[in-house]
Amino acid sequence: MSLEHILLGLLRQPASGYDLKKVFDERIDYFWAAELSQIYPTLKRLEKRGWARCCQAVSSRGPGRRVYETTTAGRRALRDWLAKGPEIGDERFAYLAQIYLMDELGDLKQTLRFFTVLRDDFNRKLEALRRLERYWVEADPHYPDELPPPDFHVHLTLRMGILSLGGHVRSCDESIRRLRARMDREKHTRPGVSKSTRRKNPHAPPRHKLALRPPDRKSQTPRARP
Amino acid sequence: MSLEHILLGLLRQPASGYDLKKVFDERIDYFWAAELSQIYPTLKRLEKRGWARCCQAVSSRGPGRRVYETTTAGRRALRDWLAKGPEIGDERFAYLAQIYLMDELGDLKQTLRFFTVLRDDFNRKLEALRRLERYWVEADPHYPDELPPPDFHVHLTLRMGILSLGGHVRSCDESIRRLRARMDREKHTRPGVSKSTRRKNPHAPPRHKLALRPPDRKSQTPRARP
DNA sequence: AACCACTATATAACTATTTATATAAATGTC
DNA sequence: GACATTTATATAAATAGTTATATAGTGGTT
Repeated sequence: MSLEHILLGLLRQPASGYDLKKVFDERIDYFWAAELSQIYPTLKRLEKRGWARCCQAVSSRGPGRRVYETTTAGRRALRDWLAKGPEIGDERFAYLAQIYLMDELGDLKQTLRFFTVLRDDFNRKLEALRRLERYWVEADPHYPDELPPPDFHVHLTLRMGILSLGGHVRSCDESIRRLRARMDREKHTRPGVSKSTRRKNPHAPPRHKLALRPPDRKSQTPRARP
Repeated sequence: MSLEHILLGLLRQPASGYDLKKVFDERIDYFWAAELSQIYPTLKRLEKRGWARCCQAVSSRGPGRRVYETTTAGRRALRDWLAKGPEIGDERFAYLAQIYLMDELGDLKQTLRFFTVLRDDFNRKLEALRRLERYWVEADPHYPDELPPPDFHVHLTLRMGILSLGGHVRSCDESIRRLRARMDREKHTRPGVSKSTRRKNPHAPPRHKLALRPPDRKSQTPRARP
């Protein structure tokens, strides 16, 4: 479970569940969100497994704090997780599913609005990361390649966020441009709407003849086995 | 729930749970994965709610099929989901969490290996999408902007996949270049290792002094309220 | 006849995550 | 003093998703 390992990483500096929630909202949020109701049981699980230890502490305001810290066994588990290679392939993108099915609306204006909102959202996040990078440039004379190891790795994460979001924004821009052009074309050809862009029967089930994967070429199966 | 709505979209063409699983693995997989054990109960839920109807059918091989289809109410629910704007902000990226914490390994060679695997994985997916696009170009004279509505929207999805993966591959390349340079620098400065890149005490908890968000500027809070 | 691969549905057990709610102490404000 | 806010932990209930397993028919291979 990724949350367990992220907590293991963060708890290399002692923190309470409440502290960790703030850390998540401030900087982990970009790639992993977590609620308090998930953090607390997970901390107990880590402690029971011997990956974290806990000690009571007093708070100047409010009830007592349970401050956790990664143990040696916990750091070993964290290293194992990191060493066994990238965890990839489980990502889910609801907005891509929405675009995939959006022909259902039968209204390019709505699709255009969708992409505009999406574009703004991606761009807002991109601007936040770029602002952050500018802040680092100004604040740290070691920036970017002489940064000490933890910051260097955090910076690699930041750069991946920036380049990835850049791709998303560009993609939205391209889609918006194409949608506008298509709407223009539709307007000018009315009422003799182009054959290719009109649905013959708008209530008929759409046939996605173009799959996202090209058809299998069975002949390509390797068969060298003497 | 996104899975419900994706099924609603796919079931505009009648299909059984087994059929749907194949559709997921062939083309939905890129942005949403689903297991049979999740598809079957969800289909029953859709039927109970009146969003899909089911009729028995015989199979030439194997047991009887339960073929589902979206109802009018189901299509309305699908349209509502699409019309209420992009579902965004819940994405989780375990591999970014891994990079964020990878200073723990204290070994740039392992980080480099990690990025190489990641790069290959992104690139393999990118190549698959590009191959698919080439296949479309050759197969469809309407490509890309005269495509009928369902294919046009599927193509927008494909393009976002291509541009997003492109950003990821570029980001990996950048990281790999920086890692190589840093390793080179470390090698040449040994044993007098540069102050900035060496951990004083490799067992001390890392202090991520650079947060992914710049410090709050409290003074910026709007206060115009007469 | 034994075995495997494929089609097809189903469910149990587990893990992960979200939403809502309860509790309680301290501080500040109207 | 009443009330809101912040700090702090905790749990219940619901939802979402994975892994493993069971069942069963059909066709092909050994």
